[in-house]
Amino acid sequence: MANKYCHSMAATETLTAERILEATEEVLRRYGPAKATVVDVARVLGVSHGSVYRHFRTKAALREAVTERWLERTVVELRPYVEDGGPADERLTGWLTALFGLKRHKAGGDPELMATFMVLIGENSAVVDRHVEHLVGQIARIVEDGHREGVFAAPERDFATTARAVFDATDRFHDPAHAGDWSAPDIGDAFAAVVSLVQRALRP
Amino acid sequence: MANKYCHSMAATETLTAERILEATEEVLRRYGPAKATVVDVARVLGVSHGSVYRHFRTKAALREAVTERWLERTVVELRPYVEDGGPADERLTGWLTALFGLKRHKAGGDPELMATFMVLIGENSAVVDRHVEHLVGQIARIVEDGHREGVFAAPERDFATTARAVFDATDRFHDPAHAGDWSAPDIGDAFAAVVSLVQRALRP
DNA sequence: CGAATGACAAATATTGAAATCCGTCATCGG
DNA sequence: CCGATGACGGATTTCAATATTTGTCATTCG
Repeated sequence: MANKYCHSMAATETLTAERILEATEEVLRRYGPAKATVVDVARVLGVSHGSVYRHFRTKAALREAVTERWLERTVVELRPYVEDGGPADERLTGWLTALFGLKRHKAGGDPELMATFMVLIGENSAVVDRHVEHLVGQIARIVEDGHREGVFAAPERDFATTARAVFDATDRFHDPAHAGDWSAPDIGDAFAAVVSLVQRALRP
Repeated sequence: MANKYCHSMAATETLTAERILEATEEVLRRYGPAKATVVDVARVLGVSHGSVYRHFRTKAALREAVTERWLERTVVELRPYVEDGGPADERLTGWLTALFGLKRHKAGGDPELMATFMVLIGENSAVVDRHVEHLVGQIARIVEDGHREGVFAAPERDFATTARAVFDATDRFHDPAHAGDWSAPDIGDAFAAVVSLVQRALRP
């Protein structure tokens, strides 16, 4: 391929953090979390592994950045339910269903990728905590809207606590630790029952 | 100790399934789930490992029996909240709090034992499923009582589904998979918030 | 000059041979 | 006769030697 003399093809474009993350995801998908090395990432990019260390201080930092990206995508996909119009109770059900759907679809479509994701999650609890805070914030906004609209009662303590409780109560349907249960035949009914419970709890 | 000539001391009493289970728990506590062997169990009992196989067909069956015993103890400790008197809503909160307390106390008091327990749980999903059904049945009885008393509304679908939803909604506070979170400083608040949510949902 | 390289030491993972364990069963002892 | 035993083959686990990976840095390249 003579790429050592070529200055314009993709493989020789300037090495950016973004491109490294892209390559890291590919390597994680291909080899799994245990066997994905930064040498592999460098090979995919056609550079030496030393170059990767110019952009990420450690392998852990690289994996953390990948985890953050993955989680950020979830937040973005749920944003419509927070910002778009419609009754808040319907938006809440929509948000919860979308979150469950995203997770379940990912788990069902590619169990190995989900396992990889879970390993990354376990490695980066600080990143996950920030992400959870973000999600709980989204719920809080919906619940607050609902209170203003009159479809939800005033919170027992405050919106943040109520939102957290809603998030915790539906934990079984979005925490990757439970991914194994999501292929059960009656999981849909169980989810609907919990959402119904939550909606009852919030009604004025 | 010359126990080979002694016919009346504890170690030479008839070998019963009960005594084997006792010894197995001890070995599991001492060596952990990975290094606990049936030879160890036999040594504790002062018999050959072949004798253990007269009472349990396989090592897996032995561990399953231990798991069943541990779970059964939980059910027994919660029974008062199902059978004793008092308003059903208070009994439900008591039951949930007791379950959380039992699990958390076990996890906090001895993290290694909790880890052992979790490994056993993971090995015997069939036993766990039966146990969960049992617990959900207890919730269902309380909720049914509450409906009769008028402190709980009629269930959306049926008592079993509602009970299951209550169990699922509080999953984060009894599933050993979340044991790591139970030492967080604000876990008590989070638990109280979810219980409060559940109580609101059940109110007429 | 700044970005990229690859040799290098320390840390981590892999391998395969030796040790241990599981489960069976012919035999023993009371 | 009945339960306990321990030797045994096959499966699993340990452990130490080997190989790979991580992260650094002096050097090279454009």
